[in-house]
Amino acid sequence: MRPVTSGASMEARDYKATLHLPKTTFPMKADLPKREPERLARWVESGLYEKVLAARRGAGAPRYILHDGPPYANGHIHIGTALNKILKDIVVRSKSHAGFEAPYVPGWDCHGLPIELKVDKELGSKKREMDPVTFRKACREYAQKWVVAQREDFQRLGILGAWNAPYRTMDYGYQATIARSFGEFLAKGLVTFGFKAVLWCVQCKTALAEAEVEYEDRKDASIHVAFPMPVTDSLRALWGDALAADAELFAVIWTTTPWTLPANRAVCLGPEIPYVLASRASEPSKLYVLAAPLVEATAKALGWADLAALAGTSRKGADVEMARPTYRRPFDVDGVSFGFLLGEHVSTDDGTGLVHTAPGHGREDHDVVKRSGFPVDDPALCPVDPAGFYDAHVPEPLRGKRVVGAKSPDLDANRAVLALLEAGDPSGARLLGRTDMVHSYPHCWRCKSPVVFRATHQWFIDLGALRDRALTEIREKVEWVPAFGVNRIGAMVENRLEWTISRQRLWGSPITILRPAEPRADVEYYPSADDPAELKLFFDHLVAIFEKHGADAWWDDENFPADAFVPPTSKWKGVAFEKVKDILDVWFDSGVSHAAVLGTSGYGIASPYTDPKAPHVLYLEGHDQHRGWFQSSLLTAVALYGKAPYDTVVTHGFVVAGDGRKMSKSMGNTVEPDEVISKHGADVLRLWVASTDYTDDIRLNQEILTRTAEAYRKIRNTARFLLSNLFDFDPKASAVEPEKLEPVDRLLVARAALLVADGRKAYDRFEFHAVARRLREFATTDLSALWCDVRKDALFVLGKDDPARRSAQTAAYRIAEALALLLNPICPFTAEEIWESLPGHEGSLPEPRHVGQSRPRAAHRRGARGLGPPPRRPSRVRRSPRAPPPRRRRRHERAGPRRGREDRGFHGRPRDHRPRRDSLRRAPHRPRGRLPRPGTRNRGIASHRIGPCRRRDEVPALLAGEA
RNA sequence: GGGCCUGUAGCUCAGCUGGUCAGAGCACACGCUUGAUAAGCGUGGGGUCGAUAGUUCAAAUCUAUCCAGGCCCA
Repeated sequence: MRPVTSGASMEARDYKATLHLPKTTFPMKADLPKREPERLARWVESGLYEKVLAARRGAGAPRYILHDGPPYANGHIHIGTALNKILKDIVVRSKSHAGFEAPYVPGWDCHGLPIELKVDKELGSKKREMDPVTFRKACREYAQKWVVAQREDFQRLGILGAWNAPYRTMDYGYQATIARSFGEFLAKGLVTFGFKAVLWCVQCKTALAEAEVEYEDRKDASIHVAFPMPVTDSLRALWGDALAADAELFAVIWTTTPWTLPANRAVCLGPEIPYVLASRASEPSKLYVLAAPLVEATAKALGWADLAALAGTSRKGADVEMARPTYRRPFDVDGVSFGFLLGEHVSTDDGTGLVHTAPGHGREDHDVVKRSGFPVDDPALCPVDPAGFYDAHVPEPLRGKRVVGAKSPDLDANRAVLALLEAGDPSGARLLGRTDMVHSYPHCWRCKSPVVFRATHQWFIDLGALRDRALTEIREKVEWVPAFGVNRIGAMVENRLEWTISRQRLWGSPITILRPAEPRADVEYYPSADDPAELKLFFDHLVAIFEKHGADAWWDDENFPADAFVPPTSKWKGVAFEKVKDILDVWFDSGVSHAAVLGTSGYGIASPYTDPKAPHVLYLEGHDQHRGWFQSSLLTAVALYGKAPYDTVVTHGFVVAGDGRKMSKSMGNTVEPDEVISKHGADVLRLWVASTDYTDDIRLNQEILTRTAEAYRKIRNTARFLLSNLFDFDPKASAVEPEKLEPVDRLLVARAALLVADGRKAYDRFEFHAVARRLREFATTDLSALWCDVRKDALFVLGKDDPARRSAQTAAYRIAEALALLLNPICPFTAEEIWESLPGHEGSLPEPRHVGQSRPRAAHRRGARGLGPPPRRPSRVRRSPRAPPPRRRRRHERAGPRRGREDRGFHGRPRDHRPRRDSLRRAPHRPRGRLPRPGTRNRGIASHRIGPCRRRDEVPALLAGEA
């Protein structure tokens, strides 16, 4: 090595000029907050997204579809939405790198109550004079305002997608799809009509959504009531001698809403809860059925110090129910009682363990009655009119009393009920005791008066017919990442009876059903499943109207009266109809996005349901969507196509504060995406996302951000070192053949190739944090601490064309390329900056470099050979008995580098490249050639980080094939 | 209260079907360098693996209970 010596050594030469010191325009300071937007503008201007898609399509690449779950359009994005979109972009970009055509059509959920309430508030009193169509217009404008704002927020994160052609659930075409899908449900006979208890304000005479109630303390009567039970032979068999011949038997219930007693239809028992007979010493002939753990509490509540359980009378609820006991319900007018039912909702936390059940006034009550096979659509089950007054289904003395908000005590239903009980109800029901109790109670957000549960007519989707198919799909066909997702959604789907799809609101898609203005014998509703031909006629006609005028037409009685929706050729033409004015649950809207977005070509994506190439479909959302979108999409897709809408579902946790607690404004521990972006830049935010194990909750605070920014700087600076030594390097002219590389260069290029190979596998498995981690470790350990340090001498000092220097440059070039490619899905701004700074490169990433290197379906099909990314942390997955066991990942499949003593083999420092100058002649500071000393940590790279991990004969292939 | 899940160094994560130190990177401390310099290199100190009890010759790893936290439901 003859770097700077020459005959001119006698002169005081400026040796510095003979060195090839690093030179680059790639700045050390990223200045991301300022420079990212500039690059972003270029992406948009050049149509990068469209170009990449077109290139893939032209190459006949297989398609991989990440279908976007629509965020709600009513505010700026928060850190959770940012996380979700970044994860999606990492998927889309990495799939594109892997050679897929990976379109991404972002969407927004635009209908629904929060927007309606907001607009309502903004309009104030003006709303009263407003017709529905105008009000809906205001809602549409409000939603659109936030669609635009969020689009900007998302784009700033570097998300590539069809931002010019997103989907919105309020698009006319989308609304038409919603209507058409609803028609399919009707046609298949899945839509039913019945009673269901909803929150109801008797002042406003309207149903309320959960979001419209406020909880406030309220004082109510807390009463224990005994219902007389006939003593039957089967009960004697159950309790034996404890039931004396002259015994009077009572079921004791507890309630804080006495006014619901006339609507009582059943008493619920917990199947596993032990029940006993209890009696007072003063009245031994009266026997009370109580849950064993609650005898004491009941005695205390009633002030009955002498109440005690009879020994040996403990029987499980399930066994009590087996004896088919009956009771006389209070204020019985029509004799309809469903007796004792078993319900898992019964607890021993309070009350008596016997639950007064009024299906007209409680959701659980409704469900348990329905589950037990009793009818729940009888108006008598809810003897309360819209204004809160008892109707004729109660005994005379109660009629006309008001259940809440009575103007005078005489009108108060609770008082009247208590008075009747005290006076001795003919049924024999007895008031055992009452106290006053202050508890949290729902109130109407508008008029502040207490609300009630009241059964009203609602539309349902009956899930009975869909459930088994849905369960089969999610348990056998769909891949869940992490695997325990299947347990979650499985349990929920299994326990769901029905889906209430109607809402008494304005801003949404209508339940497109007509009913005769006057009741008729020949038609109750139009259309209906009974007449498929008419149904098809109706929906074809309707969809055409919606596509042109939007769902607004349904409310536009002037231009589109009910008759306008009766097709000219319908046999009912001429019959006077009126429209059902309920809207569909918004979960139905977003639930049919697979039909609206993937099912047509309207958004530029061919349907996975009709496309013979059957693209792989991925859904990626927060794990709260097991109850939400994953489920509504599943149920609609099973109804529409008989299959799940997704092949793979990836879920992520929630962003929480540094201490693991939830973020909340009031706690002051929130982090806003724009704050991170303006301080650190989107790439740092993205690196944070990629660095975390998102299957769990994801922590974030300033310290974590600082750490992430440091990691970013390390990767960036290392890349800068590589780039800065390529200023005189032309890959075409001066690159050294792989097999002629200096050993250390060859080693590092091989390591980089391995990094890329392992990184791709990790991307395939959605294990982005493995990529981020390895990238960082590679930059720190392999490059910065070893290669850069060792090779800087050759790079700076040797002659320009010295083969050793060219060898090092070739390595730097290859490694920088590998870094850029691997980094691109995570930090696209920086990756492209690196890419551009490489001599001979221009244009944007991702480049179509890796087409065909990863097969789409094989990689994700369960059961296929080489399949599937086993879920993370398989050892901690608790398997449901029905779920197939997650396959363990074998050693060779894991993404990380192998470690262990056998890897600690690299001792050498390249010969012939010893530094000449004094300053470079310092003693080697790494413990080269030494084995790790026992008992000390040894961070020497040479000793354990760089191992010849592959057999020698593999290396040339790696060198030739990759990066 | 119920369902599902999580808990390894200050931070982010590895630790395979129980068996050689409980590991990495960063941060921190000390030292070096000043030709990657608002950079770079080396060395070192940090953990009773959330707690307890159990199974086992052996537990971060299996079981039970408890504690803490998250999502969904009540």
